[in-house]
Amino acid sequence: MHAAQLRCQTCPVRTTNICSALDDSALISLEKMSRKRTVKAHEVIFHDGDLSNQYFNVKTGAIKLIKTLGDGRQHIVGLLYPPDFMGQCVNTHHTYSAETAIDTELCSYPRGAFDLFLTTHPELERKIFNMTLRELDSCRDWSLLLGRKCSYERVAGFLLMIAKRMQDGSPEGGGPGRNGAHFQLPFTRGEMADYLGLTLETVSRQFSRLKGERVISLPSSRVVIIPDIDMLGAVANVETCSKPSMRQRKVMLV
Amino acid sequence: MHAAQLRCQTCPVRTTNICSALDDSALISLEKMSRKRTVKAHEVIFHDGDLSNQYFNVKTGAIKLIKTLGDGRQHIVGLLYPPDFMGQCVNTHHTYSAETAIDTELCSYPRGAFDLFLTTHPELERKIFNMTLRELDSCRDWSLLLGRKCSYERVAGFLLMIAKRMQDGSPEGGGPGRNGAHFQLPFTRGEMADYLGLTLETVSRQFSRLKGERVISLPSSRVVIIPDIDMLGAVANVETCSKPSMRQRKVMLV
DNA sequence: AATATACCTTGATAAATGTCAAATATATAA
DNA sequence: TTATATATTTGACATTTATCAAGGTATATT
Repeated sequence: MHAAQLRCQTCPVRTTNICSALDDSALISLEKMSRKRTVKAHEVIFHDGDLSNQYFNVKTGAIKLIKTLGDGRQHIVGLLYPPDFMGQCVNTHHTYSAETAIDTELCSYPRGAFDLFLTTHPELERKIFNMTLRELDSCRDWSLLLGRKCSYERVAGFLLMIAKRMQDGSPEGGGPGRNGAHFQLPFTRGEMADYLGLTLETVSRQFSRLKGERVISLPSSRVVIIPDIDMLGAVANVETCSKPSMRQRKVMLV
Repeated sequence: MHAAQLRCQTCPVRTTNICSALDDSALISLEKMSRKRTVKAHEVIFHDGDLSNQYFNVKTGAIKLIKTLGDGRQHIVGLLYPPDFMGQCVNTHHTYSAETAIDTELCSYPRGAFDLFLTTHPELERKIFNMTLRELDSCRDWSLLLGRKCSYERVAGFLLMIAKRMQDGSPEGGGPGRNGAHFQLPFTRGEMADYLGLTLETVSRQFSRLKGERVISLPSSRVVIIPDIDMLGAVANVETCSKPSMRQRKVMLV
């Protein structure tokens, strides 16, 4: 029991993930059903269609949630970082695959036992509910990006998201989150393309364009420096771009 | 108290919406804080940025959740039908506008009182949590559609979604959901475009193409007949379409 | 019935993005 | 270090979708 407490005490997300909703004694009983797991980069945690029999806390690293079409096209429908929680689903089976983007440490719980635990710990359920709402919110933001933004704005939006994440702690090889932010990208151009609904070539071209217009600098292809994050934000959120239909809108704006 | 019970008894979504999680006595106290509201088509229920001070049950009709960019481009990030629940958000303010697509009946609750009620009714919270998970799921499905499907597939996907909804009850002017489904579309081509990340012209062209290839028939522009729903499903989910990047995938599929 | 209004369809053309291909850079392994 | 594989950039060209424009259809109003 004392040992159990010790394990969670060294957990990097103890105070931010779902466990932050629990007091010490509850944490100890939750810890008993947990299993630690280290996963190398680019490994599958579960497949689309698999029975969902575990939940996970992401302690370090990053995870891609991937949907694949019959002909092989694929799309990343979510990215999970510490202190995210993974595995909740409506049905008994997963509707996407989960794959590590970089080396990742997880903490897993068997679904049955965890669900039971939840019934006696409403504060934990509320915490997970709240994180789910946040996820829905960012999924809808992404929907706007995919539905109505041009490739230049999309890539800027992606970098902005990463930069903001640095800001909120968990630096993955980067400096400060505010102006002058620099970080190492944990994704290939192709992975970003799958997240942005583009091709890797288009992503690469927009990186070059952002560099050319001095919105970012690229000491190397995976290292990004953002001299002025507001400038990046402006590109991501308003930049003049003719792609989507604007005619009827102009009228509305009068 | 008796009168209160009577009101909810006639509610068309009593057994399917969040209230289905409650027993009669709990329902009566919830009913006390509720207010009935009828809204004509194309009216705003709340704006993006508004303080979120109410929750809603959708009793009849349909609601569009709309995000708008600075330059006027807009995107529908969600559609709500009976028996959906609306208004949950992470923050104190809404991050999208809600607008009726057709005449709609709502039942509203003041946020403070409802939140308090939730703390004493975990079964209700669980129900809402579950519906939120379902919404996240469909948002991710939509993300795949927006990120990786061509316009033909998108329009087919939209019609499939509507057809399936008919199937699950709540016919909005339509016949059976299974083969031979016919229904009246409650959306203009422009609204569908805003949902699908396309222009209204492209939506119109894909309607014509679906008609030309006998996947649907169109007695009039707003009335759709689906002779074979599996055929429509095939178009929505696999149809050969060259748009998104498939090169690296082909290797993976070997 | 005539007129007005909103919605829809279709064509011609332009712009954005995907596809294919080659060269270069970077990382990994021997 | 060199060799090898992988990732990235860039160019040329093809395709898809957006844009602009005109005409058609349906519905509501007078």
